[in-house]
Amino acid sequence: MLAEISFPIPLRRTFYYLLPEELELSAAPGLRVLVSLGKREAVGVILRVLPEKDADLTRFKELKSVGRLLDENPLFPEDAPEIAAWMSGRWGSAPGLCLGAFFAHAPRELPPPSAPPPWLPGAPAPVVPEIKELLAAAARPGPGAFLLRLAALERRELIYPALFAAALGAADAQGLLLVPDLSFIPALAAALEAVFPGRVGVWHARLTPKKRAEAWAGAAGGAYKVVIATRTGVFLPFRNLRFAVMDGEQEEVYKQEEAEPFYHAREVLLRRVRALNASVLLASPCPSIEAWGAAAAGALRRFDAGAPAAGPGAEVRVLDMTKYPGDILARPLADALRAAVAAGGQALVIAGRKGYASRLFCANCGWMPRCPACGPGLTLLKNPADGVTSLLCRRCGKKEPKPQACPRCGGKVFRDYGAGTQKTQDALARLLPAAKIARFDGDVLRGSLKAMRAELESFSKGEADVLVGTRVALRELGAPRLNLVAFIDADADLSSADFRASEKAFQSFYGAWRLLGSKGSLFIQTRESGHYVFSRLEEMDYPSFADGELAGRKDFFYPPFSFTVKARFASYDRGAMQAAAADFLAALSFLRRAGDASEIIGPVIPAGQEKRKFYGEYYLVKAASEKAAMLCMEKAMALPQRPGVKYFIEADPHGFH
DNA sequence: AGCACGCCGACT
DNA sequence: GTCGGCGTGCTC
Repeated sequence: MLAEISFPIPLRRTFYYLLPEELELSAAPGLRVLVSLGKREAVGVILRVLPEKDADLTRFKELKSVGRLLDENPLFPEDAPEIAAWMSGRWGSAPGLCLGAFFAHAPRELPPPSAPPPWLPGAPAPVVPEIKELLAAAARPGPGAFLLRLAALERRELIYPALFAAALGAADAQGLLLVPDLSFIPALAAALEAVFPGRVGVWHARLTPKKRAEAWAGAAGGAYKVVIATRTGVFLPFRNLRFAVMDGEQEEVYKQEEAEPFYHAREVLLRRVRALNASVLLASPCPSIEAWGAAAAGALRRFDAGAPAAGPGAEVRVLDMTKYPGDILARPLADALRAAVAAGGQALVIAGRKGYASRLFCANCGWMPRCPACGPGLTLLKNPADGVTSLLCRRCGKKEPKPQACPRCGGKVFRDYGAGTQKTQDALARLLPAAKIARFDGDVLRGSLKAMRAELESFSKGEADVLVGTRVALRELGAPRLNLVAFIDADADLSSADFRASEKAFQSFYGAWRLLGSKGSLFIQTRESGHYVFSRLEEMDYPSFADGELAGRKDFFYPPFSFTVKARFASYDRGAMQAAAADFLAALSFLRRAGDASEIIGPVIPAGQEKRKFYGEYYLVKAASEKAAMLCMEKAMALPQRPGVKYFIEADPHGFH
């Protein structure tokens, strides 16, 4: 007999191994095996067991044998291979890597399965009247799909335990709570632990091997009633998953796009839950427009947890910067900052980009320094220690000294535009000479993780009066005396090529506003105060904003009304790059012939491209259906490779650089 | 993804 | 003269 085996490697094929007689009886699909692959040992998974006559073995001189079986029982539910195959088509990673997501984090040796521990009643579930209807819906056996708009973030610690208590009535029913960030786990775990004592598991990528084995076994064996997990938890095995909650559903960390396999945890979760006939809840103060659209279309049933704002919220001030030419801090903001700090409050200032200024240019001829390695404009960075100014490439991190004179015209006067953290910090230091100013951004991060923590903590503990940072500073921030948040350059967010730019911008503004609680002021500086993002901002009316945004997505045929595929081509040889793009367009001409409503945007050429020696351009397909998008992915990935051209094919891109 | 082979630059 | 860079190719 043979075993057809899948490996978690980026290859689009499976492998045949001989099954020794003593393993024929125990071998079965879904079991891990240890075999020799090339010159190494590798863990694979049996896809099927078949007689030799059923396989075409003519290409092979001889087959290797299965070394040993690692499991007695299949590691993951039967729906995994089907979901993995879909993931592979949807986001383009090899099928083996996608299936690998279901077992790559599994400990090699699993403890034998044990019966779930006896039921120990914990504290009664919290009473949360504002979600009465949702609790009733969750208590009904699946399938069910819900969207909850949370009004107050702190209520999660009551709402989630109440929901799991309602939904997991059956003795062996299990729940999964996915959170966007590790830092949310402890408080939520404690809240769940009160209701399900001793039966709450924690899963994330940084667990020690021992804890990892324990968590895996707890989920698979049924010992855990609820598992709290970050993104990868969506692949965990469960004995009987009945209810899953995705917290902060709009967060981009749920999309894995740095490392393979590529996937979006929200979509995988929805699909998995459907396959298991379980129920799912997406919960967020600012749901993604995708989820909002699904609710509008009836695919998710929407609930709202209470009124948007109980009592007066923080004051919102949108400042039109065309009235304050040349100012980093507009007069009303400067006055408010002075008043806030004088009154013993704290201020959080969100700068546009990191660095001293976003760009430097020669005042005489307009010449701009560029990174010799990768092209884009260099960012000015002033070392606070010695005051020396240098140029930093935002893309590759390369540093160069600031030129004394313009290499083109010899001019000695440089000007800059944009206000990065450094420049903002300097302006604040001039405005508030007595205040302590902390800084939190990518540059501090690069320096040392400890330094970054220290800066953030000094602000959170109330030692620093002002924190200057990029948008990342908004996350996991606690500030006892916070009463002012200011976005110095909202246009940096809004002007991006990303069609989600306004959604993301509104979500940041909203997050900042919530951070302020019921008092204080939110300032937003912009040169486009007429932008529709600002019209709903003063009442912080996310539902109205989301309705408007959804209508816009429909008009311009963006998700959730279409499924996007981005194809980027890059080369030193412009002709070769354009030939590759032509191949791509030819391969996708089937869309038009089929009368499909899909559209193709492009070529999109990043600004400043003409002067570079490395060319790049991308196309964005707006496919009319998931099936059409998957077919486009397939065609794009099967393009003949042209020498010297790099291909980047990405489904549902979230970044547009 | 590993891992090996293979051909060109700075050093024990 | 070797160590070592990462390009190319293969894995039942």
